[in-house]
Amino acid sequence: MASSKGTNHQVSQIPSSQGSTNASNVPTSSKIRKSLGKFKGLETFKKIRAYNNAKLPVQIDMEFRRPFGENADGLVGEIARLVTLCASFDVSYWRDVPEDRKDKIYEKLLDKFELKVGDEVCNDIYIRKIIYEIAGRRYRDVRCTLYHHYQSYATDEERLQNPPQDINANEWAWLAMSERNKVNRSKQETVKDKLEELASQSCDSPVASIPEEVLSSVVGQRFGHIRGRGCGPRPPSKSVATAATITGLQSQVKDKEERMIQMEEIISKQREDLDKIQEKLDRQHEEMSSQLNEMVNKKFMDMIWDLDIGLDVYSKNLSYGIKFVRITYSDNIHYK
DNA sequence: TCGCGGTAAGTGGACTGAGC
DNA sequence: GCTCAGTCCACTTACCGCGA
Repeated sequence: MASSKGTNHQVSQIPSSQGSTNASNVPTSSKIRKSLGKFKGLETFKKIRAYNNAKLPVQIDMEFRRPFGENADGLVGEIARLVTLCASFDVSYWRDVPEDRKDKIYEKLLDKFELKVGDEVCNDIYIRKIIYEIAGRRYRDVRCTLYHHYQSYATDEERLQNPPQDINANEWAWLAMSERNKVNRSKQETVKDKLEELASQSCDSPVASIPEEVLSSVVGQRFGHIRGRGCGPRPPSKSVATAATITGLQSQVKDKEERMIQMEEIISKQREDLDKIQEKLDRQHEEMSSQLNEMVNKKFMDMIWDLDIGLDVYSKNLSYGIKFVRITYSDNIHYK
């Protein structure tokens, strides 16, 4: 980082509304809004006056392609001021700024500075190129500042109602539209990246395997037109679309039929298996019932057998008792 | 087609002066 | 002393033309 960083701020700016380098237009302290950047050119102007309105000499280093020495900061500051004042901002890049605007900046610069390489005053295409490089960097900075200004408002309406002070409304409107388009473009790039990512995964993923499905999964579906136009699939011509539609539908019908046949075969086989299982279950049930009956019968017979023995004993006891009662009874009668 | 060099754009950070 | 806006620069990245 250069040790002289920031020293260029001593080169102040004449307010853009005045925009002239004439001495009568130098702002007085009472009229000036005290704000950084608003005095650009003032110090340079004072220096020029101190030189009896002569041009300020500036050394140019051809190797490092930059000014150096006493008035280098003044030169760079003046370039920045002229870029803000003269360069059009209704284009995206410095290279697109009209040549006449660039020439104007260069000529105004030569009104105040004497560009020297060594001891010789130089005004050739190489010097001009170096000046344009510096101007191009300042152009980017200005655009960067304008972009920050753009970001400070949420809606286009607010942005258009609050243009920066040093830029006219038309250029600001163009910039606002440009930035909006850039955002939209970046969204398209995002969709493109997602499409490529999903397309690369489509072999493994059963969800989205054809481009239309991939696109729909990324940008969503919308009737009437294809979303993501520019990066995504483009609508085919009418005849091609009709033929493609018929072919596609026929293919889909054929595919459905094949899948239905396969499903029916699977269902039929499953029914056969089910019948076999049912038959087996019936046989097992029959066998178990038979075994159960046999066991029940056997148990029943055992119980009957036990019951016969008991009845026999009971009947023997019963007849014995009756005999006893008769004897007793006859005895009692007898005794009576 | 690939690598190289030049050029320009984008970005982040350092620095400064003015205002509070 | 702190914050903010303006300015400048270094670095990275992207693009383009050219030659092998």
